[in-house]
Amino acid sequence: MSISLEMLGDRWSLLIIRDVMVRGFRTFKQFEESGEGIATNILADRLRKLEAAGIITAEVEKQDRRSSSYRLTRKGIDLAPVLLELLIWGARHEETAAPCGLITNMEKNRDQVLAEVRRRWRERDSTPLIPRFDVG
Amino acid sequence: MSISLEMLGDRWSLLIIRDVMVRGFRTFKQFEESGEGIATNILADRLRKLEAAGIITAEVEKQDRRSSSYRLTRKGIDLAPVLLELLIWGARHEETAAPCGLITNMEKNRDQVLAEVRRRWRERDSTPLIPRFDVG
DNA sequence: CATTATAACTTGCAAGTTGCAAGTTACCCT
DNA sequence: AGGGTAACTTGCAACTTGCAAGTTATAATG
Repeated sequence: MSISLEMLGDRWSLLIIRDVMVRGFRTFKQFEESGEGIATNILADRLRKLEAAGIITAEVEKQDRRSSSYRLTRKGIDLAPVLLELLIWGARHEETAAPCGLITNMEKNRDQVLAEVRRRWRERDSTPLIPRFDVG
Repeated sequence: MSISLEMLGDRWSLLIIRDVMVRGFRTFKQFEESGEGIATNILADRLRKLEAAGIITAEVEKQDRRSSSYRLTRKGIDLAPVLLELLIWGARHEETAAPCGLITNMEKNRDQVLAEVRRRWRERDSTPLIPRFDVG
């Protein structure tokens, strides 16, 4: 846990991972403009550290060589359960903008939500995740 | 998630919560001497913030009025799944001191581990947690 | 081909946060 | 009364963050 937190214990790392994982962000620009308000120097630093830690990979786009494409590694996608539990906790205990019923459903369907997140990763599907859960 | 991380996104908060939750720490002294090496000013600050956020409570001991007893609130104990997932992730992907089989078992018995953590909280049992899982 | 635009950074600097060591205060123990 | 201990607080240097303004390499446009 201590080791995990040495890497992830800051205000931004997990948010970046979430944005790659469920919002399908791939480029520096997308993170920069995401509205969370991260400074570009910090963003560059976190991307570098996450890459060094083997959580994401960076790859230059063939179509446009200015732009990099960030993706999660296996190690990165394995953080999905942590993020999901953090989301559920926040929704339950803090005032949140997210629709409440949606979260309740996520909680009931943890496994399906995680399966969908992993499928998207495997298939390099980067459409934003709005999980369907056929409840029950 | 962003809201959760505003509170928990630092190097120490989750470690403190873990120590209360599974190691049964109750006093400032215990945290200070835990070996993680947190500075006393930071520790005091984090305890204050966690209390302000409603995650822990502080109560003066009747037996010894110098000493405070920190405990988790409901909101605090609800972080158990986050901590467990973080532990599992760390064990799987980082070199760790923790015995590997123990973690594998935890993973198979998430629900039992969580149930035990919650029982300990309800019953104010502060013996260090070495979870028994009657596998299968 | 020259100009303008864009992506992904880097740099400089002020402001905030952290870590360490050394107090301080209230209480307990003999 | 005197010494010890728990839980802080304070001062200060070092590190980290946030903001604004560059810089570089590539792409798009006239």
